[in-house]
Amino acid sequence: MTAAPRPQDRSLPLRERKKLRTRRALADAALRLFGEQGFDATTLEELVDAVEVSKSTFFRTFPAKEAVAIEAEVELWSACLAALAERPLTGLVLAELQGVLAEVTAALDPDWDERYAATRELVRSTPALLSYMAHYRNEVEQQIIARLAERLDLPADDLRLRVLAQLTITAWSVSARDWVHSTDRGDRSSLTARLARTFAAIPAGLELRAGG
Amino acid sequence: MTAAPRPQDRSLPLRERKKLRTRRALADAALRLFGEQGFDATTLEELVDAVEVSKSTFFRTFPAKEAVAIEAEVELWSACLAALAERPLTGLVLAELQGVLAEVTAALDPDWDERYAATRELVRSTPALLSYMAHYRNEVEQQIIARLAERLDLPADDLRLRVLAQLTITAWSVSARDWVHSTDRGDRSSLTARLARTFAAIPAGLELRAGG
DNA sequence: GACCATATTGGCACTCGGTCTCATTTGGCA
DNA sequence: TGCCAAATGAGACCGAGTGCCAATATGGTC
Repeated sequence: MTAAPRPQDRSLPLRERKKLRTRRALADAALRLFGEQGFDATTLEELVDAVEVSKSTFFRTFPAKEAVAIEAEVELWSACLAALAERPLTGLVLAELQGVLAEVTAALDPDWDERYAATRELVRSTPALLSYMAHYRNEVEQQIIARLAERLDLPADDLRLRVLAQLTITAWSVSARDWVHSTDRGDRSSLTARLARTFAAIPAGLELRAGG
Repeated sequence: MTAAPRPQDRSLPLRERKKLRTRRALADAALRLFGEQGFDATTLEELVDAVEVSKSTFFRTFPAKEAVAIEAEVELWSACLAALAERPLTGLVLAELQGVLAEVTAALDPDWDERYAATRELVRSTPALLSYMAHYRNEVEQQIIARLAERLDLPADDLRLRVLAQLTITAWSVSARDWVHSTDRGDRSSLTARLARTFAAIPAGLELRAGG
């Protein structure tokens, strides 16, 4: 299942725990600072000063300023990709992908909800983050395709895999947006329910007709 | 039908014609320089020096260094969005979207093929451009959704519209990639045929099953 | 053709994200 | 304790992108 490793995990070597700690510290400080002053108005120097690390360390931990703002999203998809590699696949692939999302969201850190909500709000109101999110989800799409291609023994450029990966990400995006804006954010089972409804509504898109 | 306005068009005021000329000059020089030296290795200064305009003018014409490299893609979708606003919509919406692409690609400049092929090759081999393309297509997706929502009198957050817009862009992407790499690049009718095949193959994605 | 209001351009200083290099520190382990 | 490898910090450096102001070109008007 491979959930995100936590800094408290005493089984990890000290070095790794430290790295995870600064990573989390950076992500937390980022959500706070970006939320207070805005993403653009916050310089990297401010952020690394707040956490007391150097700019060098920042870029060894995150590939870009934008990345630290969407850690919660990254945690989600990292877990999904790990789950996708292990889970036995039977029947409709789209249903399996839905299952992976349900399984993974149930196992995330308790404080993930809040961080994810903050992330989405930040992304919504920041063009640079919206753009970076598109970039990141594109990479996730490629990864999902690669995993599926391997598991199903299909070529990586099979159109069907691309369609499935894309629809999965979209289904997540609209379900989560809905959930975050709803009153039962924090209730994971309501998220699962929303996912089920969204996945069920997908096929109707293909058959949509114009009135005239 | 509103194809891309051309600098030779004498009906346009001189001012507009000049702007279009520099725009095209920048896009052409960009494809050449980026192709020769690579995107990252070519500085903006080199580019604007080659066209003999200032950096200021560049950023008044394009929103980013990446944008000038994907002009051919932008021309395509601009024409599509214009067509989508005028075209009468009847029957399956997905089929209409396919129709728009077919109609638009048939009407593009004769030299568009070559520029588009160069663009795709450049994008394929340049991470920064891949990322920018994801960003741009995301914007196009929103535009398509907005147009469809208006025409079909549906809310802009209707999941079905998002699915349709996304599948259309994906169908274009794989059809065009295939076409560009094929021997009959330059034959627009073969592109139309590929589009038809790709659109027809979409529904099979939803029903893909795992062997086990 | 001269003139004026306005749109456009060029030049330039400046900010800041991101890369690179090298000296310094820290954790892992015998 | 002492050694090696890995991580960190410091700072120079590059180039994309922004803002400001002066210079220039355009399209009507008299």
